[in-house]
Amino acid sequence: MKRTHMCGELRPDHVDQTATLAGWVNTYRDQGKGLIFVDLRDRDGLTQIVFDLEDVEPSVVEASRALRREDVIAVTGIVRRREGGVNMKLATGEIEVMAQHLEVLNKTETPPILPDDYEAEKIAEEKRLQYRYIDLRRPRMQHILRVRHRAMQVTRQYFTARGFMEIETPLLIKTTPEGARDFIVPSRAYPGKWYALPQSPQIFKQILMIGGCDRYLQICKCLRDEDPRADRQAEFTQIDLEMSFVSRDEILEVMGAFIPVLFKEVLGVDVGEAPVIPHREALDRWGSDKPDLRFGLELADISELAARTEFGVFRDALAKPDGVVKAIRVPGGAETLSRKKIDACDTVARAAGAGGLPWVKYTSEGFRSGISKFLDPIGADLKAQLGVEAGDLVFFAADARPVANAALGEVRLHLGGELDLVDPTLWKCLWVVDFPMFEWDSQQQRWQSSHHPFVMPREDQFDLLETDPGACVSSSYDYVINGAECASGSIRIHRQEIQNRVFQLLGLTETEARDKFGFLLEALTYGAPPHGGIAFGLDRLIMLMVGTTNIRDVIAFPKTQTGQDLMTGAPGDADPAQLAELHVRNVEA
RNA sequence: GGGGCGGUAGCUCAAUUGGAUAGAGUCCCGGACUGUCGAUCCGGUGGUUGCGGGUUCGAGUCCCGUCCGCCUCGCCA
Repeated sequence: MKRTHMCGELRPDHVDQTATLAGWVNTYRDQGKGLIFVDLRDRDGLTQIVFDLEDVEPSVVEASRALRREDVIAVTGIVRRREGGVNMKLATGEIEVMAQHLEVLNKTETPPILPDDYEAEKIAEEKRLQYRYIDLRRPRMQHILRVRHRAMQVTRQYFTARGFMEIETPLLIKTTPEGARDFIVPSRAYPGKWYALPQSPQIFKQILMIGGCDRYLQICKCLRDEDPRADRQAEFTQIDLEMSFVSRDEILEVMGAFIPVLFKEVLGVDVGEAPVIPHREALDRWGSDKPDLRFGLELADISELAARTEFGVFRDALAKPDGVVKAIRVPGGAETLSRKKIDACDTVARAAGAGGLPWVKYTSEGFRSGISKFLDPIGADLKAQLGVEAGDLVFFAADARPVANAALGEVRLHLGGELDLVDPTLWKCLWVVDFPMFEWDSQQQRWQSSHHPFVMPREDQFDLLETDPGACVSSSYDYVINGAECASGSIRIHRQEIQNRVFQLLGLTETEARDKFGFLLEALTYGAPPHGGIAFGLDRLIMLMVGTTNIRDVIAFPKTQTGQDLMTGAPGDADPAQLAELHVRNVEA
């Protein structure tokens, strides 16, 4: 029996044709002596099969009566319009296949879980991961895999059309300092030596530019031995890109145009243009370096007004270095925010480092409750600056700028969810640019790269490398969709002299630098072109496209939060002989 | 490494203050039913309460340890 159609394929046009379908028994409905219905499933959809037991061979009667969910079968029969009425829930709901022949390809044991979207939300994820091969049969999982495939296909098309070449880089590389913890692999041939698995192909793609490849693309696995999260996995996939002889703005143009094409081709939606917003502005306006622009509630700086009050919290904050008082106006919040909800916001603010979350309501009688008594001297000006209207509520954060921004940023996101302000059909993208080059690591008492050590400072910032590293702005950029960081990149350093200055600033001695990155430093001296690039997080993009917050949903064979694969049992023991060959042995912890 | 929640039938869950034979739905097994479509109806099988210790006349329930899953802080250039 050779398959002629997929299970989502047959329509009224096919009526009277003979079709052979193959797949899994999704459900069976035994109507008694005369009639059995089977919904047959493959990755394409469901088709109703009818067995008229008075009209088929005895062997088919017997076999069809024994069918159970998830048995694997092939069926041949005549396509016809349904006698029992159309099933609007199915794409094939207007037709059914009147079975003539049935071949049971494989009976199943009673399945521990069923691949049913209706049930799946209730089934423990542990079970779904253990029996991944059953879970993957679900329409939802098949849809996700198809979206992922399609996204990869569109990616390759888009960048190929723009002169990018897909080039593979090695998985067995040399361990690098800084960044995430490496996975390491023992070398059999060199006792005591180790490979590392790449955290990203960063250096290799730069070397490819130096190697004259001009435009590089790779959809590649990256491995970072850090604890996972709901949106993070030790093993994940990047769309990795690099270009030669381009400015930052040219990169933003090519990469920024990619996302609308991707979403249009895969989902058929328009995501619009991405505005370019400086890092500092993103923090000041939304309290985040990856702001969700699908709703308002922007932060306002009311420091000047706050200075005219006698409120101790405000005055203390303003006395701090870079102290500010900032506010969020919540339209209608005086009604929509109960005391309990306000307290929840307070908890959010405190978790973000704020000492508290002062608030005030504005009614037809002016500012009331909360800290209203302190606001008398500035009431009118505050109302004017924030555009306060009757029924609004205003939250305040008073602290050093980073703390106040972070706290109100978190409160803003919390309110976005609490007040249901996010339109789920909206897509809001933006570029965040002008990140600081370095962050001060107070524990280790040294500067660290905000991004990575190969990021070029912005052209006008070179002098600051020595005079004021903390103020030095980099050439890097992030791409943000709906509040999720989806890509990150920069112009790279292509001259050894600048690279050395950055290494020096990071506290890498010349010897260390030569040991760790000697090949790169050397390569930079032999005609390295100006270049830059970016990497998109494929898993994150797919999560957005299919509407899940669980990265494991978009990976065919994901790992748990403790790094186990519940299906295969990895990581597992290794044979002592295997270990001996690798010059490795287990030690007691 | 820290914090929180959870682990009871194949699956999803319940079980009062520590108290009698650990229940229900579903799956599965058997039966009924000729137009169902999350089929329905009747009957039945099914338990190392994650694992190991402890307290107690008595532990699913309390205590200690441990394993596993999820969320989260640290971490993730």
